[in-house]
Amino acid sequence: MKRFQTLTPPISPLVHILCPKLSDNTYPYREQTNLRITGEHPVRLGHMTTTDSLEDAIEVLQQLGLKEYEARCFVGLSRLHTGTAKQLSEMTEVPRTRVYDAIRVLEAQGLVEIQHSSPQRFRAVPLDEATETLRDQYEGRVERLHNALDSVEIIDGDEEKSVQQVWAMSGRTAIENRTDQLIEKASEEIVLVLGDESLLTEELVARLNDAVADVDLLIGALTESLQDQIQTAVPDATTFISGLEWLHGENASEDETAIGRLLLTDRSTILVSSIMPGSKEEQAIFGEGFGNGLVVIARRLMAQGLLTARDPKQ
Amino acid sequence: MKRFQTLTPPISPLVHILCPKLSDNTYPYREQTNLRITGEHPVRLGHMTTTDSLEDAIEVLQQLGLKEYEARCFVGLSRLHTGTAKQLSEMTEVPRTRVYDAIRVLEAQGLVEIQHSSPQRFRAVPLDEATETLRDQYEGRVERLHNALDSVEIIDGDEEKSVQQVWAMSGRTAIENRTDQLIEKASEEIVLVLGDESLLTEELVARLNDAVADVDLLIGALTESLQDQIQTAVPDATTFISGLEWLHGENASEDETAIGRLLLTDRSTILVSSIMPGSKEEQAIFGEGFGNGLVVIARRLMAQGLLTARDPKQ
DNA sequence: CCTCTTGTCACTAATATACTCACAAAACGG
DNA sequence: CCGTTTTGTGAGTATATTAGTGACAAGAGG
Repeated sequence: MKRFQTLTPPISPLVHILCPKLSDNTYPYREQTNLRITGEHPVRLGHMTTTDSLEDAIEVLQQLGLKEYEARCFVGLSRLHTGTAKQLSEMTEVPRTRVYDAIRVLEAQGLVEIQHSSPQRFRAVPLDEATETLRDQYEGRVERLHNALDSVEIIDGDEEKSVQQVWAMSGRTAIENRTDQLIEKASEEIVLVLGDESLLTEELVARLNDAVADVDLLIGALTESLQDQIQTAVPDATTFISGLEWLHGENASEDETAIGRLLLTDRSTILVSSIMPGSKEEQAIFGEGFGNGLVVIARRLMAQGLLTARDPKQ
Repeated sequence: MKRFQTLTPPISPLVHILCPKLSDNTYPYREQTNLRITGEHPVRLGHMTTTDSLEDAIEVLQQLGLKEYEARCFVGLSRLHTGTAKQLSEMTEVPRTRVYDAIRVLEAQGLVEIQHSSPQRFRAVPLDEATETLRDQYEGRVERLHNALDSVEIIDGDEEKSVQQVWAMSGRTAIENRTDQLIEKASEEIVLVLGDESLLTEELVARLNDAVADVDLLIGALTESLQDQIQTAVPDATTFISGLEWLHGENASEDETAIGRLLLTDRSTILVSSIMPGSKEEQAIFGEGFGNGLVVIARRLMAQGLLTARDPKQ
């Protein structure tokens, strides 16, 4: 297989060529609910029916670590002021004899209350309280993870500062976070091209406005409407229509990979992302170091005027 | 079995008598890691070794939804700048051929980056970025849960406003949240007794100071030192030494259930919690309504001077 | 050219979870 | 009071997930 670092400047979608493996949509991901999480929220056409909402809630609860029975029971209880094992079993399809176990786990998690009468009656904790409890729980876990890991790190000295490293990441959230980090670290110049308005989050806008005080900020868009949006949100930036339309290209069929974002900071680190046609999953490649192959390509693109104001407004 | 609502005022630990089922420590909880979560953080004596930290991190990651291999791989990578499948397999005990799958899942979750060279090299996303990604992920899930459920609710009209309902809950976080809610809702009077200083969280102090503007606030403690602490933290409250010492009682052996908190708001809702001797798990019973049996008992305790200033300072 | 490494597949073993049934104790309704 | 139904528990089986193994083709590197 050809190493991507040695490629000459591309004439068709960058990510594909630079890192073909990213394109095959057949990653053996854990076939679990988790996958949807990193992507965007499931597309909703029109209004959700109640049934949909409930199914949805059950799914999310499982993602949050509950078992199927537990999730069903909680959702069942959410529709009742109070319920018995029998009622619950009937409405949730959970075998009655298993309701008790499920409820006990839920109680231990702080999600339901039990009335120890006979028959026992159960009720869900008020929704706000429940979500707050879940939040607290996860916040606690993340914190413990942080504590456990930040004390350790770095076992080896094998820090190949090699200049040819190109890394792949995926997941919208992760790529957003990396984008944020890079913008924050930039000291000279930021060149950003956005391929879709959904990428222009509040968080990102805030960071850009923070950054604009210290660095040159060039932001490109693929469409004029997006350019306007950006210019409004980040008034002090220089915006332009990207010369990268070819990323959608002549053969821009519907299930063609779309450009996500391109970020070049201080002419030494670059991040290019694309959005998978089917899953809408965002995938990115990332390189750092002035001499890095990817970065060199990006600089070359700039030199050719593809990453600067070709048709500057104002 | 006697119904607890019909009991006469107790002369030994309230929670036990009122709700004996709470006492048996043999709940068939899911024998999973989750249990520790609702309780307090594992007790740390002295300093953690690095190995401990790592084991810990692996455990927490699994609680956060990763599988064992995934967790081990991530922790392994956290100790390296960069690693290959072989290296990882050696240091983490994960079979080499399974490292690839694990890493791909991690990558999809935004926790590691992959360098598509040969051999492939992996590296963990910087810790702050990783935790932020996890946070975002869970925040998203909780939000989706909220959306899915708050539109629905209430299927039946069977709202027995019965006055004799007493509910059991457990889990420190859940009980804290309920305490907060009750304090916030109180409009006249709050009587609070704390059995342990660990229960006097910042959050609680803030809420109490908020509340003190609108309602009478009486706070009791089991020890003088705790009373002082409270008086300092919430200057406008009236504090007292609780007449409930008997809750620790003459037969206060070491593995005796300890009083957690007692909260009576507007003389119409009450929450009493205890702390399990072994697991330190907090369990509570909760009743509402002026005529509620539990609440009546609590009012009687007050009338006897057990829940008011017996030996008021100042 | 040969050898060791690397990545993928297809498989078995172990475990966790979903699902059933038998039964004793408690509630209920004459 | 007695027979009947409901309720809670325990002990199972079946099924899906996850942990763990081995065979093998392709690539890297002398």
